[in-house]
Order: sequence, then C-alpha cells, then structure tokens
Amino acid sequence: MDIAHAPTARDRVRAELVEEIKAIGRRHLAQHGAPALSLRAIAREAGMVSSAVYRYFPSRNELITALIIDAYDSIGTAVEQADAKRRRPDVNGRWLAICRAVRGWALANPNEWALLFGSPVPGYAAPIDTVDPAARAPLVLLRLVADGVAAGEIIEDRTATMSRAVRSDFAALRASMRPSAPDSVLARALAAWAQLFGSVSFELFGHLHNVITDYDGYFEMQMRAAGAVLAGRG
Amino acid sequence: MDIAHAPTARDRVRAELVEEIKAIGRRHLAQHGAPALSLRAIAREAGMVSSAVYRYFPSRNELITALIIDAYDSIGTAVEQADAKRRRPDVNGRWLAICRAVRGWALANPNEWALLFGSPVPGYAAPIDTVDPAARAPLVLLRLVADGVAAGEIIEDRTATMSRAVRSDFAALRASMRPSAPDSVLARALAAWAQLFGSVSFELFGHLHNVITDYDGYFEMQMRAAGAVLAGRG
DNA sequence: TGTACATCAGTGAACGCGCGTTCACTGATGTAC
DNA sequence: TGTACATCAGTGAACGCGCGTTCACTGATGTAC
Repeated sequence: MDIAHAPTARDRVRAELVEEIKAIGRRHLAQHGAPALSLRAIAREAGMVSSAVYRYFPSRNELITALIIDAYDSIGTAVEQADAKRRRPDVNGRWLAICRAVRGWALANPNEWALLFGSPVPGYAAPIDTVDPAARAPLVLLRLVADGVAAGEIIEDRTATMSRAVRSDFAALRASMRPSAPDSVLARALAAWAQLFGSVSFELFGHLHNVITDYDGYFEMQMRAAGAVLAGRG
Repeated sequence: MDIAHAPTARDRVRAELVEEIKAIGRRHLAQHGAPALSLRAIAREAGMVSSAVYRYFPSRNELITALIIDAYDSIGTAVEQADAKRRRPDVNGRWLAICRAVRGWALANPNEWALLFGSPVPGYAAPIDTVDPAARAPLVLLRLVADGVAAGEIIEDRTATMSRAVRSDFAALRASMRPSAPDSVLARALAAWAQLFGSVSFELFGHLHNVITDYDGYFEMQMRAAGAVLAGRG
C-alpha cells in the first residue's frame, strides 16, 4: 500500500478509481443519505462487480470514513478560504464570512452536513483519522478570537462561574492555539459555534419550517447579533 | 377505526398492542437508530408474524410517525413540567430549568433525540400530525419570554437591522402568543434556542470529544451565559 | 532487450442474511335481530 | 337469551428485492535478473 517508487501507470489508474468511487459515493450520499449508502450500488455505477470495490476499500465503513474525511476537509477549506479573504484585523467581517461559509457549504451539501453533524451513522464509529480534518473549521474560529483579543476587538468580561474541570478543559484548548484567549472568550467562542451550527441544522433539518420564510435574512441577522455577543459587546 | 361506542374488550386489547408495538419500536430505536427500524424485527419481538403488524400500523412510515409524535410529546411534557415547577416571575430560573429538561431528556433518549433533531430519516417525510407536538417545547420558551418582557426581566434592545420578510415572520410568530414580545426579544429567544439545541447536539453527537470533559459544568455555564444574553443583559 | 515470476485488478458465483408489503385463509370476537 | 352474520386478529406463504463479504479464479501489468 505504501508506494516508495515513482507512481506507475497502475498506480495512477488506482488513484483515479479511488477518487471515482468516492465521487459516486458522494453522489449517492447526496441522494439517499448515509445509512442507505451501498457498496453494491456504487460498484454497479462504477461499472464493476461488487467484489471489485474491495480492491479499493476494505469495507463499507472504510469508505464512509473516507467520505467523512473528505467532507471535513471540504468544509474546512471553505471556512479557511472565506476567513483568509478578509483583512486580518476585520474581526467581525471574518466572523460573518465564516458563518456564511459554513451555511453555504451546508446548503450546497446537505447530506454531507447530515453525515458530519447529524445523527451518528448506525453501526459506525469514527476512527482517529477524522480528528484532524474535523478540527480545521473550529481552528479558524479559535485563531479569529485570538486575533480579536490581541487587537482589542474582543473583550474579556468578568469571567462567569465555571467549574475547575471546565477551566482545565479550557486550559488544554488554549494550549493548542497561539496567540491565545482567556476563558471567558473561549466560552463565548464555543457558544457562538454552537449557535451557528444549531442554526444551520435547524434550517436544514426543517425546524424553522412555518416559522421563518426569509432564511437568508434571518441567518444574517442572527449571526450579526452572535458576532456582537462574541465580541463582548452584546 | 373511529370508535363511537364504549370500548369493547377487543378495543382494549388493540390499544394495548398498539402501545406494545410502539414500546418495542422505541427500544429498537434506542439500540439501533431510526434507519435500522424494522417492522419484521418488531413483529418477532412482539411474538407475531410480520404481516400481523399491519393490523396496527399501515406501513413502516406510519409507525415512525407515531414514534416521532410520542417523542415530541415526551420532550414537550418534560419541558412543560420543568417550567411549571418554577415560580412564574423567576424568568432566569425557568430558562435554566428548560435547558436542563431538554438536555436531560436528550441524554436519557439519545436515539429519539437523533430522530427528532438529527438527520432526517431517509425516505421519510414528516406529515402535519407532527407539527403540534413539535411546537410544545418551543411554546414554553415563547411563553417564558413573553412573561419576562411583561415583568421587565427581559429587556428590548435597539432592534438589529432585519429584513422586512423577517419582520413579518416575527409578526406571524407573535400572533400565536399572548402576551407577546417585541422583535428583538423574539430574535434573542430563537438564538438562545438554537444555541441550546446546538449545544446538546454537539455533546450527544460527539463534537465536544477531546475538548470538554466536564459536560455538566460546561453546559450549565453556557446556559447561564445564554440566559443573560436572552435577558438582554449579556 | 528479453524472459520468468510476482503482484495486482477485476470476474462470477456463492453464502447467509435482511427487508416491506400483499394475499388468501382460519378462527375468534362482536352485533343485530 | 339465542342464533346468523359481519367484523376483526393473526397465520403462513410468497413476491421481489436488497445487502456486505468471501473465495477461487483469469488475465493483465509490473519487477528483477
């Protein structure tokens, strides 16, 4: 499996087929959702017999893992790029850009959103390989708040009462970022993150039905407000 | 199907069996998740042949609908009762009680949570019968904020810019409540709701793994902060 | 540059299992006179 | 109160379909001398 030589023709064809199988898988995901993802159906569409897929993925779960990693990388890239397009000191603009990137990605890839942030797939447990890709988008937010604190755009408030355990959780989180941010800001960042993902899931999973009609306007308004709270100027 | 007479022995047995089938379904849901819900497996466990279930539910989807309605009623009841246990003017206490009731219910019924608030079940579209039960929990929050506004515990802020469409969405929402609340408060109520449900889903679906260890303390802290923002004293 | 051997891709059949739904039927429970 | 008929619950077989995974095999592509 580990290729020490220059890639041969066979290697290249193999890499292409891995990508094609994933692409078909993604399409099936988009149409029928993760629980209905079928190796046989994918094989049929790829023009091979079902057992041939096992040359590329040792099991259905490994294919799902590959799709999950790709999806995390996809939303991670979208968020990183949206963030990078803004001037670094424009903290509020970056926050809004991140929000729009998350929602835009979700609307474009609803079933992948459900795969990542909806119900766990029955009989599937995510392996460690997914951890790093999963961290990309949240890391953008952490960098943003660190920048905001350094620039004085995000202010610390009188720290809310928190348990010693939560303080040490936050300390561990802070250790993974430079520059860093105080507990009260980390708490607000995670709160904003929960609100962002909660809002998108509400919209996507139909819980705003019969309540909101102007989804764009509603989201925009809510994320502006969330940005103000995040900044400590709520 | 509509019983105009006094319930006969047969009617009572039928009602019992409907309940037993739902109970088994709930247990299967809890163990394997909604997509794996199987009429045949339920029939086996109920000690009947698979076709016999069709005397009680005309299709798998109708059984799922029944389970969804029961789950909405279950969380709705939990929230209503938690709210009712607090003195009515204790707005912040009621908010926290609602939060704890939502999370407590979710932790006790993770797969039903996933059924209601996670990914949509493939091939299933919720019928109108689910709308009223689904509204019970959010209605508690709306009553709470209306009370809070009336008591001066929840204050209006300079209303954020919102589109005309969002304003009319809010007006429609306001029409369904008495007493009512201004746009800025409704917006904050929905934001708090999204944060609450986002936080619980994050915890339940594993997105706080390797970040938070003290889930109880973390949730408590976040919902206190959310309550302050909701009140307009963030 | 040519040959012998090893590696790999893909086939086709099979195993063993599951599912939702329909249908003709038996036997028990209810209803109307 | 008793009988004739209608309704309902549950059976058992079948239809038609799906799935993941394994395995022995063929034929093509690569590697080493």
